[in-house]
Amino acid sequence: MTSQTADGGRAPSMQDVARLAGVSLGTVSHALNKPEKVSARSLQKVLAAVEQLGFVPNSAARSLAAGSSSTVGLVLTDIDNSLFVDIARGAEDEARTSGHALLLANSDIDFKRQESYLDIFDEARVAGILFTPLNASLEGVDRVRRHGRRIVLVNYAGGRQDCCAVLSDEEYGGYMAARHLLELGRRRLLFAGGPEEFHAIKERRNGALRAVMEAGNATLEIIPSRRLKSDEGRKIAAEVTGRPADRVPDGILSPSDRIAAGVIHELMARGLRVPEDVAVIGYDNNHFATEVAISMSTVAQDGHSMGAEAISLLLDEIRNPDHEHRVLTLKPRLILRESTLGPSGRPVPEEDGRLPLEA
Amino acid sequence: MTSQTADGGRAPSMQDVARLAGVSLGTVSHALNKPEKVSARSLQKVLAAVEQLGFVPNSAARSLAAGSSSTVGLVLTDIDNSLFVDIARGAEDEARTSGHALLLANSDIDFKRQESYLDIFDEARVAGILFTPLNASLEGVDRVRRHGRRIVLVNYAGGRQDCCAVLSDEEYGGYMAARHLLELGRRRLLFAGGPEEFHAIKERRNGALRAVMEAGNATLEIIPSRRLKSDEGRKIAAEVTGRPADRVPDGILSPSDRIAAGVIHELMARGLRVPEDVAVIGYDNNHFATEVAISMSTVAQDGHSMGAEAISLLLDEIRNPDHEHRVLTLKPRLILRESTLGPSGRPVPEEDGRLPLEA
DNA sequence: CTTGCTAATTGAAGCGCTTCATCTGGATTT
DNA sequence: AAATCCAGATGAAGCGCTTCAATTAGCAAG
Repeated sequence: MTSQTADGGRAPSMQDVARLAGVSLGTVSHALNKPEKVSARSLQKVLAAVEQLGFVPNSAARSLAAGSSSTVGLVLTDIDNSLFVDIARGAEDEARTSGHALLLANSDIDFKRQESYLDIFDEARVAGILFTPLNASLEGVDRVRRHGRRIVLVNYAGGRQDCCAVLSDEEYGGYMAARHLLELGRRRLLFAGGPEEFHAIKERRNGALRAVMEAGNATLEIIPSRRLKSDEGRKIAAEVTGRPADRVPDGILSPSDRIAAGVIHELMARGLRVPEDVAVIGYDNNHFATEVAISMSTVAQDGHSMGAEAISLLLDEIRNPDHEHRVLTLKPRLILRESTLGPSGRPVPEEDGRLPLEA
Repeated sequence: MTSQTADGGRAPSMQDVARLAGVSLGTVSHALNKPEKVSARSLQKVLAAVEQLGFVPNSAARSLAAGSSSTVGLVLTDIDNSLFVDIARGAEDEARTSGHALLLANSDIDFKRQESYLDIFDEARVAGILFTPLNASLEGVDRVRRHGRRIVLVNYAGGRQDCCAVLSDEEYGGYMAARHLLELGRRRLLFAGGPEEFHAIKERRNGALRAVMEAGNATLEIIPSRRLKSDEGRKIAAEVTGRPADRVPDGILSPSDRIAAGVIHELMARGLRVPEDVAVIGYDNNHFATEVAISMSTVAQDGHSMGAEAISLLLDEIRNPDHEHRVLTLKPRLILRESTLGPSGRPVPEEDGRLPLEA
């Protein structure tokens, strides 16, 4: 026989605790939830009984009676992208300080899963939901809000203004990246890779374009790709290095670190020096960005802050009766490493991997 | 009329559905849970009412009444290690086929968080828990099981036989890795990095040792490190390349892909050829293993299968009255890429990133 | 020794669902 | 035509908790 439930059969309830402690049900509830409302004597008796019985509150009953639970749900797009890992961590840290637990669900870039997890959190009557939506799919948001569920969008909002959101200024990120290359003296820039239908990527490209326009005497070539993986970067690098010397770009920016990694490795494999011949900068500051042959410059979106801020907005929406929806747009931040600065350039310090928020 | 936040204010309940459909509460419940027990007429009326009201079942009430919920919790050690991402995906896929939702919690290698999430799932009376425990901390398992909660250990079990577990044969993994290097003709092997107090790492080292002993005419040097990051790999590579030529290892195996990446990049930076001069193999088949300067050979633990098998064991424990606890030990599998085979060697196909289970 | 308060405690009324013992009515059997 | 049966439908009894109105205890003030 397995070491199943205690002697009685079912788990001890508050009623059992009350009986053992010699107080009423209500007193046990108070003792557990607002100890200051209960005499020291009662409190102690209750705690002793809880201990003795190994009582664990039933959160289903609690949620039912109280009308809502205290956990917060986070529906993630892609647990495999470390930006989302950072978001989850930021949210978790912030939620924890206010006594909320954070449960994660990974949609794995799958629309149906995303919707289904939204519903699960909805059915669980969670205190609120953080949601990093896929590109163009916000109908779940409406459905869930119609049930009174509070929801904060993270990383993408499809232009909505009618709920809280925490975004990153993608255009500015692209601008900074290009600007950096231009300031290094690079003039033949290449925007390497990325499916153009993604909003974020289009923005980044626009930003890069703006920087190049401002500079005047530079060009920006654009080579899209279907996916964001490193072999796309390798392909693009292979293509451009085959050209006559004066048409090889001297600065490459990529909308993902993965692609940038492919670019860097392929360039090196073909005998080009990074950054002397070609400077390369990625995007996202993925956790592997320092584990490339040459540590990679990149544009960091501060996922940790995004998660934390999103929780703050959510809590305000929960607690503050005259809450107003706000859209927070965080500025991304340049992280300069060897792939643009060379071995001399010391990487910007990273403070334990958590990037400070700019502005 | 839109099905806005119901007229009353609160979300519509089954009672509301029953009223609108003109049937009883019980019938609604049946219609929703076991449609075959209900006449087609009633079923249709109920579904229509559900639709019209925008009814969403309250899972707290359901869990309370039914005695347990249908979601499964997974407490992860480190969401940043792609092995755990694979485990989560495997678990999610398997859970989904049997109608269970999977909720994740990330302990971030923090003992207290781990325990707290275990409690949260416990309090939620989840159908069961999958748990990838930190090295030496299994007390939470006892606590939770004492409450009747079912739990399956994944990736580490601390030698327990009294509950289900899915493990990976670490010793064999180390053995295979070393064996592979030996078969390539390498004789001066180095086991690079890793804190020796981790069970898994000790095992991998033992396996490597066994392979070297068997070979007879080879040596295995061991250089531990405090962490598993890539800069440790760089340090170790820097050290060994400074030696007289006949004391530089010609084969390096590392207990983590991160360290191996550092080793590879530092070797290359110092002018050594990989794999011609030094063959390098990592461990875990992390998702970035192909995004290194030279794609990396590694030992793959099949995280996807581990997660899926763990769910199977859990479901058996839930459904099968005379369930017996089992410990499943999966064999890891060699993935050979350029860092040991050179450019000629074609990487083993990876089937969309999900590795087939061996034996 | 009342009176008047506040602080603690109590008990009951749900929260929204599942389930089970009952009940109903039409089809099948004899 | 009476007896039997059974798929369907019903309604009430909880599940374990929170909360609130009502009650009691405790104690300073009159």
